[in-house]
Amino acid sequence: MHIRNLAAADPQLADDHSCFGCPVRDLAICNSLTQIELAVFRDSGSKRRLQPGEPLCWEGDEAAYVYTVTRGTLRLSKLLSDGRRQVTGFAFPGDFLGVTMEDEHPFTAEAVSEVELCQYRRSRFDAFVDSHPHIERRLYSAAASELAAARDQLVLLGRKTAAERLASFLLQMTRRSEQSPGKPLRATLPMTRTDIADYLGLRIETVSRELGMLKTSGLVRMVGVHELWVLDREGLELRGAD
Amino acid sequence: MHIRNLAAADPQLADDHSCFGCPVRDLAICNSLTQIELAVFRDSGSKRRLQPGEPLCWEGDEAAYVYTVTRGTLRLSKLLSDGRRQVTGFAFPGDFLGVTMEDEHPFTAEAVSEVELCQYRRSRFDAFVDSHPHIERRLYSAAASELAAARDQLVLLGRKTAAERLASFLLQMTRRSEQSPGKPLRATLPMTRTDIADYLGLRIETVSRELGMLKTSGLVRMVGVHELWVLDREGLELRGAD
DNA sequence: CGAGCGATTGATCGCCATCAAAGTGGGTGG
DNA sequence: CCACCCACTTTGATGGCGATCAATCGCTCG
Repeated sequence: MHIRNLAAADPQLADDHSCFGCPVRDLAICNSLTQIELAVFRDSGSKRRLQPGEPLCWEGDEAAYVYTVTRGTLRLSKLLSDGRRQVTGFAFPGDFLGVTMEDEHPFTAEAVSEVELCQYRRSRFDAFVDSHPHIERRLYSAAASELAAARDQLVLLGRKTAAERLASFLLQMTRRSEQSPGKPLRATLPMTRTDIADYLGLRIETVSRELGMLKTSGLVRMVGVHELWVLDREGLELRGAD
Repeated sequence: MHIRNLAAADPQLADDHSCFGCPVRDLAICNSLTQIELAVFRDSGSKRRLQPGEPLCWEGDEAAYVYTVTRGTLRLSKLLSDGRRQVTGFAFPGDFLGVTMEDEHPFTAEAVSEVELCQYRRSRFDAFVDSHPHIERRLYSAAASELAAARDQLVLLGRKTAAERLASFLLQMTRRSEQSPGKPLRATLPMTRTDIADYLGLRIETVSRELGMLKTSGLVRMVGVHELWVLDREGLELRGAD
């Protein structure tokens, strides 16, 4: 077999990219870099694209890379030995994947929609962090906010009813969905009902049923399967407990 | 009222302390400090003691201090508006309390047993971290391991049965309990059944019943209410799923 | 038009919560 | 020292929420 241009041969390796005009320029870890630092940083990474359903990494595999999501949604999940699945979170544009001190990925990450990421070798990333201490602060901040989200999810899974879980989830999703001023609050749900169920510790039938309840109560309205309008925000917040 | 010696008047403020001979010297955040740094750090903190049941801080209150646990066990919990409680974790000697970027405590912390902590004003602690960047790394590491633990708990709460939750919990507690070589694996359970139930997303009756099952199966044996011997570790691990 | 997958809706089951009562053990005061 | 109390734990009986099993719907794609 001939040795050929790797970037052309491997669809995972897209062409080099510029950070200027990056859609998550203000959100991501890299926003704490100066222009000069950014140029160095950029050159150590590459772009990567995933199709819906395509895995980025598997729980337990060696964590050779860290990533910043620039487009699309990923599903982060852990499995029990018998196949039961818990979705521990979703990753959206601007999110950093790589908060761990272990050598192994703490979860499986799979594309829910079409996804684009910036990818950096972990070894190089660590070296870069070592020489730019203020990035460490940014990483710590990312870890702390992931931790806060995880604790809220502990309360949801440990103590909320199915109806409360769904209401909380939908409100959470409105915060990560684009809104148009003057229009009703929206939530984009790129994931399947199975993903939602595995995130909320429920079965898909329950998710479907509770969603039905919210619809007949006039609190929300589905526009297709993946877009939802919140017609009564207060009512939904009331059902979310907290 | 007379102004008197504050340290004597306020039982929370114990006398100044030395870090040498500290029981968690090797575990805690401070273990990444040189002797000189440590001397500076120590002088900015004070010791604090809590009686069983006594609160250290309340969820939502201003987080004016950070702490390192030197003795005893704390219960970390969050409440829903109607009083349902989720214990998000326990803190043991060596653990650091203060991983957050918010101004408010992310949970209520209460002493389970008699507790001793080292206490630092958050403002001073932050300043110290600023001038000692390698501490930031240590903090990040603490956040990452808390995050990993929280994700495991998400799987437990979202997907495990009552029996599996209890088995996982007991095995987890053996890791934080002192062991004597040659003797059976032990777990010290300083917290009440209510605390365990609120940690595992169950009710106390269920905890008690499942514990009964493990006893009659010959997997464990209770020695008093707060100490447990693991008679069949493999059997217990089997019941913990994962 | 038919295959196939995801979502919805309906019927029944089972795990764990709830309600109830008895047991245990540590601390206090007589 | 013992009787009593109170909080915590254990054990028993019943019920409900969400899981499971099953059938249908609806959309996309070949």
